[in-house]
Order: sequence, then structure tokens, then C-alpha cells
Amino acid sequence: MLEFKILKKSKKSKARVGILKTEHGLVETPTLVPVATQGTVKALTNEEVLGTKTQILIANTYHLHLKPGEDIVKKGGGLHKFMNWQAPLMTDSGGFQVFSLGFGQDYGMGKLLKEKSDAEVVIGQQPKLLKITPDGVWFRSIVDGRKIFMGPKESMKIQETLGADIIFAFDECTPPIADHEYTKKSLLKTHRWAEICLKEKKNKKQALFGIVQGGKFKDLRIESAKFIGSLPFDGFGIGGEFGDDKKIMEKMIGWVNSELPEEKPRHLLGIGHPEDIIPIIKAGVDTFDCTAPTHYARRGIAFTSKGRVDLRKSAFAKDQKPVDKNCDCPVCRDYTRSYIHHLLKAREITPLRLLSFHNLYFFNSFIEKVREDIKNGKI
RNA sequence: GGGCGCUUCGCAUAGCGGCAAUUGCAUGUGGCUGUAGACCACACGUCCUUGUGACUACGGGGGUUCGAGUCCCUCAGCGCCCA
Repeated sequence: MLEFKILKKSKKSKARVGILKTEHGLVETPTLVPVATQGTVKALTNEEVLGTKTQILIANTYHLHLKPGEDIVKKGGGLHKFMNWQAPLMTDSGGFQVFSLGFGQDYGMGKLLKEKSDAEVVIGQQPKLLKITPDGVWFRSIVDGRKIFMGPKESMKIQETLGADIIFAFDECTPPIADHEYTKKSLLKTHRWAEICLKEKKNKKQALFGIVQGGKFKDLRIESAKFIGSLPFDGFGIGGEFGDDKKIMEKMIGWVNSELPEEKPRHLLGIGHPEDIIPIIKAGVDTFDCTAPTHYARRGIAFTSKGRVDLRKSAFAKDQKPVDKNCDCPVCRDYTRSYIHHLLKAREITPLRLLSFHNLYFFNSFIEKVREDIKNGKI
């Protein structure tokens, strides 16, 4: 089961510091949940991941269902044992793939809109590669092209077989260009699915988080938070899009968190560039996952106290400084920008590992400081 | 000495009469937020009033043709083969 204890509440914002107790140990919140889609934080061993001060990971139901399949994971002793991660673990439900392999793919966009788009997703519209039905979603497997169906029942069954500590309800992550009508209808479906997930989930050791949707629409966000928040979930996920303006994001999350039960943990799904971290924590978020640290690392980009640094650029060819002079991680202690630049240009795999390590360490250290600041009343 | 072949954007390649000219690498710029991504997109002769724009270009020179990387002659460099 899951226990959540709030140790300190900010007087200045909705921020709080807490301890999340899972079957596989404790998590100090707020914290980043690094992404291990296929059962690994790409490029790193789990011993290394622990060295980045990571406390909890999130793997993915859709991807693990396709490959290797949950039965193989179960034969391997469950996801913790299979991937040799004895610390807390989440699985995402596959709901994000409804977006990323659907409308996200069709329109070439992420869940945050970068610029105003003329395109609009309206009621009745279907993505090219999958079919969204009242009971679930027909996917086209990205592994071998076969049709696979996943709905709330299927996702719960797979997630129970995988065996993570915290699992998520199956939702539809709506595209940022969906109109109010589409988003509303999708929301009602996500709500119905949430109830089915609660009913289907049998394993008492796993905690189940419901997911709030509602897109950029305040009325829908509040409606969703009220509804999902009234159900007996162990915690809550906040999903979907958060507008094209970062200032609005904090406000939007605030709307939702004002409605959710205060004593239960809140996980913000898929948000967390460095500049987002303090705002979302101030809006009352306890945990959040983001691919940015590991994803950008594999593109040669380091997150530093001075912002992003693209180490592929020739400007770093002779730069003998560490990646971030204010970072005390082993990578910054032992390696230069020049060397990492060279390895990137030589297309070696080591720099991807070094930067993955550094980026996670940087994010985790940053959040560690934020926890201290909340405890000290600074945030 | 004779014969054959090759020479195209930094490198490597395609092209076989309509071409500022293919592709890969390299280079440059941009993107990436519940990971189909160690990925993707764009640019990569010069100039400008940025356009169905101008100029200069496929080793050098000459020729055939309305039109030549593309065909012919010649020179140079490189390679292979025979003396």
C-alpha cells in the first residue's frame, strides 16, 4: 500500500514537502521521476541511476506490453526484479501513447503547443494510426504493426502483472489543439475509464493513481479534478496539455490541485524542464516525470546552472571547463567539455552516458535544494 | 614507348544532350516536456532588390549543338595493363 505524509506545507504557495512510502521504500517529495520507458533509464545502469540521487522511476505499460510482454516480465520475477530496480517504481498506463502515437503523430506536435496552430481536433475525429473507442483504443503496434487493443481493463491487468508500486489509470491524453467539445467528451470517457480501473484493480500492494484531464479549459479541469478527486484513488496524476504559455501552466495546475484532496499525493505527468520545476511545485505538485534530462543528454545537451549547453557545438572543442562548474557530480569532477565534445563528434556512446548521469544529478540536486527551501520557508 | 580508364560542392559519390547538378559523410542552424527518437527538420557556389532573380561553375583549352559534367579534339594530373 501507499502512505503519504506531509512534513511541511508552505505558507507562501501550495508547495509541500512529504514522504511517500511505497512497497519498495520511501520517496522524499517533491521529486523528479526519471523515465525508464522500456524498463531502463536509457544509457545508464541502475547502479548509476541511484548515484544520480534518483528515488523512483516510471516505466511504460504500452512499451513493455509490446516488448517483451508482461508475462516475460512476470517470469523474470516482476518488473522490480526483472530490471534490477529494488527502489520505488511507477508504470504509466499507456494513456500518453493514445496521444503521442495518435494526434501527436498526425500533427507533429508535443503536448505543449509552441506556437499558435490553425489546426483543430474536433469531435468525431480519429487519429490516422489508431482508433479511439468508448471501451479503449486500437493501436497499431510500433514493434510489428499488429493491431492491439488497450483500454482500462487491459491496462490494469498488464500493470498488475508488471507489478510496479504505483500504477496509473488508463486515460486519453488529449492534444493541445482539441476544442472544448472534443476535450469534454474525451474527459467523460477518461472519467468512466477511471471508475473501471478502480473496479478492475485487485492487487492491494499496488497504489492506483487516477488522472485528471481537461486540456486548457478551466471548467473542464475543475470538473475533472472534482470528479477524479472524489474517487478512492491512492493519489492523482495530472495529465494532458498545459497551454502554450508557461505562466498559465502554474495557474492551470493550481486550479486542479485546489480541487484534489490535500492529503493525497499528486503527480504531474510529463512536465519538468528546469524552469518549470519551481512553478509546478508551488502549484502543489509532489512528483513529476520528464524525459528531458535523459532525452536531451542523448542529443549532447547538458542542463547546467547557467542553462542548456549544447556540447556538440564547435565552441566547446577546446573548452577545458567542466560541464557545470557549480555541479559536484562525478562527471563534472572528472571530465571536461572538450573531451565530451570530442566523444560526441566521434559518435561514441560514452558521452551519452556521461550527460545522462549529469543531467539527472543536476535535476535531482536542484530539487533537493527546493525541498530545503520549502522546509526553510523560502518557497 | 604503347593501350585503357579516371578527374563533379571539404571528402566520397550520382549523372550518359535541357543542370546550380544526386546521395552519404562532414559542417552549420533549429526543434525536442507521462520517450516509436544515440533522433528529426532545414541549410550547405557567390551576390542581391530573396525571385519562375543575377552571376560563376563539373581538371585546363578548343570544337560540335538552339543547348555540353554529359559528344569530339587537345593538354595536364592520377591510376591500371603491355613493352
